[in-house]
Amino acid sequence: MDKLPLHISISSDLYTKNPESSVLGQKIVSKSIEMIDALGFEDFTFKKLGVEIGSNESSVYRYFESKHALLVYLINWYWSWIEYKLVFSTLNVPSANERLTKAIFIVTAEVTEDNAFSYINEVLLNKIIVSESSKAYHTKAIDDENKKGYYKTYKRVVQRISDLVLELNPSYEFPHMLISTVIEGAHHQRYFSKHLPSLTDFEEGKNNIVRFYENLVFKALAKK
Amino acid sequence: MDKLPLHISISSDLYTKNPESSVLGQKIVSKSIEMIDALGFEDFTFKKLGVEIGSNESSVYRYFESKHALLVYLINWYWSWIEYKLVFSTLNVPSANERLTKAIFIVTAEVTEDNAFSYINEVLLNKIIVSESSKAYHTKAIDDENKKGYYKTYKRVVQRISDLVLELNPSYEFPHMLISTVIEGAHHQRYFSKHLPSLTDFEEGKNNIVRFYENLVFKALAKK
DNA sequence: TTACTTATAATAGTAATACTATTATATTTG
DNA sequence: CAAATATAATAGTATTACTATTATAAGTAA
Repeated sequence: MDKLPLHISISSDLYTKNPESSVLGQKIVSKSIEMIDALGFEDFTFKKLGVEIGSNESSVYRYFESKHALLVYLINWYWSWIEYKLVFSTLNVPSANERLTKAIFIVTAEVTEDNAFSYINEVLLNKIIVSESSKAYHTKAIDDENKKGYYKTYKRVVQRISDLVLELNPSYEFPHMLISTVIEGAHHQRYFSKHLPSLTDFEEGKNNIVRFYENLVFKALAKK
Repeated sequence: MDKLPLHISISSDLYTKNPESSVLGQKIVSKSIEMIDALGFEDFTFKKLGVEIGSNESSVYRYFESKHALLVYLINWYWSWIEYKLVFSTLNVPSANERLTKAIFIVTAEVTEDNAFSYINEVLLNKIIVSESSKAYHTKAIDDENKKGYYKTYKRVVQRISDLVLELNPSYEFPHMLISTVIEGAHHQRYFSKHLPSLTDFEEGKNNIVRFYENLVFKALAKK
């Protein structure tokens, strides 16, 4: 499934010029992923990116109006990709219980396999989501950006999984809170496990993050 | 309880000169809280702060070596304050169940009352924690800073509540994950409720955030 | 092939940021 | 009153996150 050369298309509101449309654009996206992962979002600049891709700062601005806009683009690409994985892995699975289990796995497990067909390294992109994505929406411009559709892919993923929750337990009061808590929580736990381990109960190779959230969700949904 | 003129002392590793030790220092702290809340952390600068407190940028640097350091100081002050509230509100409460309920309330409820005895506005500080605190630890310097004790107050709060969890259910596998998920999650839900409401099931005046996390925790801990 | 269009690169410049360093002037304390 | 300390003012720096302009290269249509 991961090996499909799937094509992810991103709303044109999220770029100035479509980076898919040229070799330079693709290099901007793939190199920026490597560099944001390596340097962190703060120390990443279009100037440094220009040097790495053998081009110029000003050329990067023709694709993205700011580095914030580039981060938002990457985040949307990521959630589109997750959405594909969700749809494929739950297709033709009759049991709602099993579909929800698969969905939880997709959003809480570490991404370890890169889809070699694309110029986007999903392993690094997942690391960026874990470490940097909260900076995209913790901004004073959030309300304007939300209106422009900057976060709609993420919201759609949450909605999809919330629908599975309601299928299993139609009277559950907090499906969106449950799923956004699981998604954001899993990212935090991955980050904490590496940097502030006393905030977690992470143990290498024991899948504790996935198991914890699976357990949390199914207990929350169980009817007494 | 909230009205006690309690004194919160902050480790000297978290400032260059103790802001409590002078009127200027106190003004720096109280005004920076107002300004970070109003402008957001990115647009807040020591220069603007200097103007507001009728002093100079360079004077602020004598108290905090950077605006990041100031944010870390505020975060630690906040968690020390929460720790006080936790200790007081669970003192002499015999039932472990009730103590955990109170603890969850303290970390998930909105802060609406300001302790007028202090120069720190806890309502605004809570808003800063919700909107800005993740920027403090999502930095490439996290490991160094963690070694220097920048996050120890927060870790202590998580540890305290995790201990309550284990008291109620000693065989529960993920007490730290559960509590850090609840705390971070509640902050996210408060933020989402204002800016990305479709990620929540927030309804004004229905206490859904507190109820959701209370429900989540007690169901997770229930033994079948 | 030429002319036109479009993409890219190079250069320069700007206001602001996040500081550092130095000196001058108050204020406190011994 | 002198000495020490705190604060304020001034200036300066490297870098950032851009914008604007021009030059050059490549692709395409007549």
